[in-house]
Amino acid sequence: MAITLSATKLCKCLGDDLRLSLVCLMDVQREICVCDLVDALDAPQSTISRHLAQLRQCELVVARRQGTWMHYRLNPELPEWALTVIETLATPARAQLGLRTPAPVCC
Amino acid sequence: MAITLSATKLCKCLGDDLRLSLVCLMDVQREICVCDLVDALDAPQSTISRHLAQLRQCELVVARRQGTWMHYRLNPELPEWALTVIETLATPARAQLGLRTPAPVCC
DNA sequence: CCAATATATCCGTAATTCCGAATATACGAA
DNA sequence: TTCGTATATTCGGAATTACGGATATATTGG
Repeated sequence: MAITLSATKLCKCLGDDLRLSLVCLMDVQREICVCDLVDALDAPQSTISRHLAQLRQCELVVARRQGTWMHYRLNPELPEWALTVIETLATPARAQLGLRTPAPVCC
Repeated sequence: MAITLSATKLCKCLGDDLRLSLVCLMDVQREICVCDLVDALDAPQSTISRHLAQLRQCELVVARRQGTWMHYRLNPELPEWALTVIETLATPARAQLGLRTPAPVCC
């Protein structure tokens, strides 16, 4: 089950403020739960959950359930080049999106 | 006239097969003219021109006129991170998109 | 089983993006 | 000026994507 991630698909995933924010937050914090994502980004829960589902479907991220909480993190099996892209974008993206690193409240 | 290119905007530009192909071709060949792009990618001229316009508007590429021909190349003033992203994507993208490096016919 | 919390999915609508034929423009040559 | 080539723009419709309230599902604790 090698990851089938095309360059185009990766870019599509990252080409949206909300999804890019999600990915950046996962890049900083190794793992982060949905409540913290909802808390950090100013968007309704259903919207965030929908974008997370999309990132999951593209295999960009993986989720782990712990009780009621879901913890998301970047897919550890991402190809090198994808990780490089994400990490290269992280810094300018955080500036652009005004991401405050959230304190892990819950979990 | 610093380039105002956000991470999101870059990803949006690269998140389309045709535009990613265009950028990859410009990454290989320092400069390439529209007829070669039309020749290399199997798409109507108006479609290619429209995407080129979009890349221009995002300041990802610049054009130089030489007679009737237009030569496109990556904007030399792109920020480091943008160049890194493009070059990181280039190899997997070329494989994904089946880009044959075109022989410079015209120009 | 019931209630509460966390998260996911549905679904109708709005917004955005894409397409390509037709048309317009720019330039060089005659 | 007129023609031919190269490229750009227009525009209406198709396709895709995004939104978020309402609702469903999952899990824990009582």
